[in-house]
Amino acid sequence: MKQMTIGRLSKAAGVKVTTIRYYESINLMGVPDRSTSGQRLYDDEAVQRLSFIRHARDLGFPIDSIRDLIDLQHQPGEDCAHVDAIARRQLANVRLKLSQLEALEGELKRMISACEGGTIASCKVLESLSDHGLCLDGHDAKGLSA
Amino acid sequence: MKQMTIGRLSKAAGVKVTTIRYYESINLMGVPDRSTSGQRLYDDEAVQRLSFIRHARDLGFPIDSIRDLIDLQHQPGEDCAHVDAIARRQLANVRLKLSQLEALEGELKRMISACEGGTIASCKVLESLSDHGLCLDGHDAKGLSA
DNA sequence: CTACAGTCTACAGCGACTGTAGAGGCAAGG
DNA sequence: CCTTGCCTCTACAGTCGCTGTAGACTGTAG
Repeated sequence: MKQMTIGRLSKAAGVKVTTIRYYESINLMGVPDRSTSGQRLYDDEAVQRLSFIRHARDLGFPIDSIRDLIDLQHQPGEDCAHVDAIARRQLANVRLKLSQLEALEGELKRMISACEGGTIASCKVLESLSDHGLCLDGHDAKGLSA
Repeated sequence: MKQMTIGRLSKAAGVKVTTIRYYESINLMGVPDRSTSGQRLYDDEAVQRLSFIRHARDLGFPIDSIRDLIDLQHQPGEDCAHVDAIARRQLANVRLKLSQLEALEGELKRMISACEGGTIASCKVLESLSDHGLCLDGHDAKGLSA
């Protein structure tokens, strides 16, 4: 299979059609060939590249880091220290979020287990939320909302 | 101190001025009084409410849930089951994210420790990212990027 | 030939803010 | 009184990584 449409690429790499077009619009995926009627045509290299992107996204790498990683891939003679640094930075980010989430989990658990039913007026959960300064002093939970 | 400007409220509750105005724009904070020159004036109740919001945000509650919690606060006679449900849902969200992040951490750690330096061409990190299907099959890491 | 799935562009929306621009307000020091 | 310098105002664009929508066109199977 030499050339494929965006739908086939989408299935091959496990990335939605709209997302592929989005990646093209931000220059993360290159500009593909077009059929005479204007449809995008991709080759196997595009599958490779898109799979790489998808895997990196699954691991939480931001788009900019992925761009860097792809650039680096095309300089095979270079030292891989830079790649390593990007991965380590990502690991550090993940660990930071982990520790923040663990703190949140602890507090939520504590809050919920304090609640013994009853009315709003006596609700320990709302009490905990109203009492400021109980926990997590100083740091916040940016990007952790759900 | 009966009335305070937005800057003082900001310090009192630990929420940025711009964020307070944003909360007002989405009707999370009520419409405050204004001085003759048009500056917002808040009272201690606003400090309470904003602190509550901040604490809930720190715990990752989405704005809509916080809105619900505030509504419930004003019905002290009701059963607190609803409050409990909101908190439990948030705890479930946090736990889901935790487990996803733990998986990410594991894979990143594995990737990085496989790297023994050298050139890009032999970089295990890039290899791991190129080999698809190694891990995390089927689920993705939405909202976990950093 | 007809139906239907796939593809196209362009733009708005999500969540929870943050940043910017340009204007006006207020209190303290000289 | 005037300046200095911070505070506040509004309105809107930008962040991140997409997702959803509208409306038109294309390709294919029956």
